[in-house]
Amino acid sequence: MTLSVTDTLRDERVEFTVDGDEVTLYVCGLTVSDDPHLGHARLWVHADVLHRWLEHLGYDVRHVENVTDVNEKIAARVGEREAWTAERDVAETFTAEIFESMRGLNLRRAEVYPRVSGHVPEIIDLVESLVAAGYAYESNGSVYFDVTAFEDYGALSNQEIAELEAQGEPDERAEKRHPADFALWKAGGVSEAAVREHRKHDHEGDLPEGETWESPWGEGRPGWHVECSAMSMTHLGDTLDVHMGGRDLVFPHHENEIAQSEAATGETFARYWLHAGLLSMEGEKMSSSIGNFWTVPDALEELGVNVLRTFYAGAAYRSEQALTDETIAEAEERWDRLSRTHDRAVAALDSVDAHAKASDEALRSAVETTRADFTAAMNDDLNVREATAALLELTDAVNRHLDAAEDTSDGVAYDYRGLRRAVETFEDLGEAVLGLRFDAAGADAGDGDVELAGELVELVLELREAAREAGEYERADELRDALEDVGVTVEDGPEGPTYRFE
RNA sequence: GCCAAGGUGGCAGAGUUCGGUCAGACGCAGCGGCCUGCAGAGCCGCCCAACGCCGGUUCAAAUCCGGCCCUUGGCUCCA
Repeated sequence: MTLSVTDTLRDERVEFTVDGDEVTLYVCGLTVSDDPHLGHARLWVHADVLHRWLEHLGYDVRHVENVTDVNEKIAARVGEREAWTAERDVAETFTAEIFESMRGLNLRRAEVYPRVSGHVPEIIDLVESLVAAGYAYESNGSVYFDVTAFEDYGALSNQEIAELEAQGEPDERAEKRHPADFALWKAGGVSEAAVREHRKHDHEGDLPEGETWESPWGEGRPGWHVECSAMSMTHLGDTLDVHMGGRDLVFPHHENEIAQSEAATGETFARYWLHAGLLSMEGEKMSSSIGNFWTVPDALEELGVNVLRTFYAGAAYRSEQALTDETIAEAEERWDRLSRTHDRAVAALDSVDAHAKASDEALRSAVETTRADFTAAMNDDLNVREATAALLELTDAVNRHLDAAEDTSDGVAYDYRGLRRAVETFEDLGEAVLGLRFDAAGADAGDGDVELAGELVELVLELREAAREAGEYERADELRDALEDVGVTVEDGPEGPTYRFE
């Protein structure tokens, strides 16, 4: 059973194969001009799950994700805050936020997070080689890619060059030979028009022009698509295995990347193109420019990493996904169910009753079924919803076993091996592959204070038990409600009450 | 206008690559039962109910082909 993925260029499901055991993965990262939002996080999480699944399959994953820190939108915000005196100040602010968000989302680290500002020489080299090879031409200090010179232009997005509308601003159109030609290098600084378009505040004084660099064509800035080609080829070589990005980047961004990369090297740029569907909110895509977004730090604060990742695991990477109160609620329920069952099984394993030699064939076969189903689902184009469903089906078997084991009149009889295999399955697949953190359910509350909080909760529960034994249920319910108000859920069971921090 | 991705039950969302094993995945919501002082969790059971529309191919179509309608995305910075 091997992994298959949906490749945009070939427009079909294809078997995933590489020579050797190393996979190079390039994720089209974002432009650091604003807070990262849940749409960005969706791509991140799916790329992360791919990364984790490839590791699970035994591959050594070389993951590179760019940070575009040179862009008109970034330059346009200079002056908006006191500390933002230059383009790079704005970029640094949001770059730091991205890394913090990524940590919060429990993403595997990439090997390199290259920035445009650190790769201008490589970009200039690439542009020079394209000019030398006849694929690009200089015009008034800018350099444009000649789309008519590249035979396969339009293959990724099925565009006909003749149909393409002019790209870019009117004043630069005059510099182009064909309206679909795109800029590799732009003379001068950021235009006044661009700054005004992307401004989010009334600016006092001079308009920012952004950073510029010396080049063979004079002072200027890199074009809008070359950075990904230059950076991915610098760090991963002329041909990379997987190029992943949002579906909204297929055209023109990725189309142009293919053109400029393959024109320069004569080699296939990316062997597999994976595109993640967009996250919609109220019927349209979540987007910084539309303003209908929820930032990653805010969502992490409100929902926690596990609910967020369970939410993302609720839809295949290539589908669109809707963010609504209901879909979030569903994710919360799914995560709670997984987490509760996992914790319950761990508690059983830790209990003194776990030595019993019971054997539950239904549980043991459910574990094997789950592992097989999970693997099949993931290999089937990373079907994370079905994979999650497999884990959820295991919760049935685990709970059934625990219910039965705890119900015996002559002592508790757990199937120690079966339970251990079940817990390992939750952890090998849920944690290592889906990136969930069962251990973090309580730790979300804080750090060393958790222990003290637990002791205090137990103190209250002792008081409540005393009230219950005395038949003072009103008092007992008051205590339970009071705990609920501070985020502690109390559940009574045959072994006494248990509690969870929510 | 051009290109792309989609339209499956009350919601959400698999299944379409390779037509039959698929129409009722998993979950949420709803109903009943067990358990419980109650609640929650858990377990058991149940109701209801969908393949956008129209044709075509086939013994057989959610799946293939054609046409149409609609939604979203792209064609301008965008994950």
